[in-house]
Amino acid sequence: MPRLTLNPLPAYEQVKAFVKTQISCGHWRPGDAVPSEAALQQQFGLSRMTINRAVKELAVEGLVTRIQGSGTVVAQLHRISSTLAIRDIHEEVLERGHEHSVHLDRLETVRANLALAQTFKLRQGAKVFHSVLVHHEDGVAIQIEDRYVNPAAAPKYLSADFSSTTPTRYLLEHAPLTEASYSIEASLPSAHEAQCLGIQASDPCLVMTRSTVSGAHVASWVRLVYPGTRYSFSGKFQL
Amino acid sequence: MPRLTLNPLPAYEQVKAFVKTQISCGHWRPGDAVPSEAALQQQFGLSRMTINRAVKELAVEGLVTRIQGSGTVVAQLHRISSTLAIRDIHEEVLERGHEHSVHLDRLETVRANLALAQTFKLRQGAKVFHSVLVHHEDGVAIQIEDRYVNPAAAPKYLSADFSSTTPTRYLLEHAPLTEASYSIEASLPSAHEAQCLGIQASDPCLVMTRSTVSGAHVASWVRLVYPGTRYSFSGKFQL
DNA sequence: CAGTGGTCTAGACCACCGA
DNA sequence: CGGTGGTCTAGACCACTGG
Repeated sequence: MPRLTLNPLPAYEQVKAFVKTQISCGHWRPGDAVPSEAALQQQFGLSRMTINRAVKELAVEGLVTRIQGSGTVVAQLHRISSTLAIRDIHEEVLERGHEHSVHLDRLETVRANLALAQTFKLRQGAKVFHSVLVHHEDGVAIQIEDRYVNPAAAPKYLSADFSSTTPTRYLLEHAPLTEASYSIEASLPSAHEAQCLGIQASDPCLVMTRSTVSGAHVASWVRLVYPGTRYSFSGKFQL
Repeated sequence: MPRLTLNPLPAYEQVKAFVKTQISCGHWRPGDAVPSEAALQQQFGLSRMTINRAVKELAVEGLVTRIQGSGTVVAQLHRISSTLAIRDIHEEVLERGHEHSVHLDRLETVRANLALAQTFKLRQGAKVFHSVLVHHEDGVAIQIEDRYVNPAAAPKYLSADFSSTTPTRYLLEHAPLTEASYSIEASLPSAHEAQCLGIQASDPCLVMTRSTVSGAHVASWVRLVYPGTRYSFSGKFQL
C-alpha cells in the first residue's frame, strides 16, 4: 500500500480536520458520538495507530472526550485554553519592540512574619529575602514587582545584578520551577505603589500574586501590580 | 520480549517522568541537549514509537523543544499554561457548592452604533440583541454580564428562557464556537454597574471583554464585570 | 460477551540539519 | 553524508464498558 508522499498534510492532520469541521459546522453537537477508531480506519483507509493519534490529540485539545470501553463523544463545553505564561517582563517588553528599564527600589533581608512564614513553610522570624523593582516600558512604569525569596532555594539572591537580569530570570535559572499557582484580582494601589507607578491612589490596578515551588522548597512569593489603565492580559483561542 | 503487564505506569509515562526529573532537579538545564530517541531507546529498551510519543508529549507541554534534523533541547523558559476556559458561570458556582441565581436586568433589540457595527461587521443601525444579567452566588452579586448578540448567529436569542439557562450555555448550544478572543483589565464600575453589584463606585473591578466567532459570524460580544474584592481568576501549573 | 479505547512493537520511508 | 526527528503500518495484547 504505497501511500503517495506528495501528500501536503499529514494523514492524522486530515483526520483531525475532518472531525473539527463536523463539530464547528454544528453537524456533530456536544454529546454526540464520534465514529469509533475502527470506523474512521475504514473511512480513511489508514492504520489504527494513525487514527488513534488524531483522535487522541483532539482529546488533549479538549474537543472530544474519550472513555475507554465506551467510546468518543463531542465535548460538552469547548474547553478552550489560553496560555498564561510565566514570562520575563523584560522579554515581553522587548517583544513589543519597546525599551525596558528597571528601578531597584529595595533589596534586603527581612524576618518572616506569620503570613510569610506560612507561605514558605518556615518558622516565624526566619530570614527571607525581599526585593522591590519597578519595571518601565519606554520610560513609563508598568509593573511593580514586590518579591520574597526563600534563601534555601536561592542563597545568593541578594548578590544578583538586577541591572543585567531580572528576578524572574534569575530564579528560573537558579531554582528550577516545578510548580506555580497564581491569582489575578483588581484592587487599589497602596500610597507607595501609586507613587512608584505615577498614578492616583484611586486608579484601579491589576494585581497578580504568584507563588512558585522549586523541588522541596517554596521558592518565591511575588505580588505584581499593573496600572489598570496601561496593562491588560489578553489572549485568543481557536478551534 | 514479553513485557510484564503488571507495570503500574505506562512505559511512555516512565520515560516522561525520567526526563521531567532530570529537568526539575536542575540536572539538565535550559538549552541542554536531551538524549536522542535512539539513545533513549537503548537506555529503556523500548521501541522508537514509544520513546517518540514520550518526547513528543513533553514538547507539547512546552518542556522541551524539538528541531527536526537537529535534536531535542530543554526549553528556555518553562512555558506554563493555565486553562482560562469559557465556562458557564452557573456551573462554576455550583462546582463551588454554592447557589446560583440570576437577575435579568435587560433583554432587548438595539440598533448598532459605530463600534458595535464594526465588532459584528454589520452596517451601522443594524439590529443586534442586547441582554444584561446580574449573576449571584449565594445571594451576593458577583458578575454583570452585558452582552450583545448577532441575530444572524442566534436568531431566537430573545426568546430564550434565561431562568433555566444562561446566555453562555445558550450560545454554545446554538452557535458552535470556532474562535474567541478576550482581554482582562482593571477598571472602575459605572454608576449603574456599581448599583447592580452593590458596591461603591470607587471599588475596583475585574473586567473581561470577550468576543466569539461562530462559523462566518461574529456571534457575540460580552463585557463581564466582577467586583475586585469578591472575585479573582486563579490557576495552578505543574511540571 | 463483543466493542471500545490504551498501549506497544519492529520495522519502514521521509525531510531536515550540520559537518 | 550520517544522525536527527516526523510520520506511518499491520499487527498485537490489554483494560474497561455495556448489554
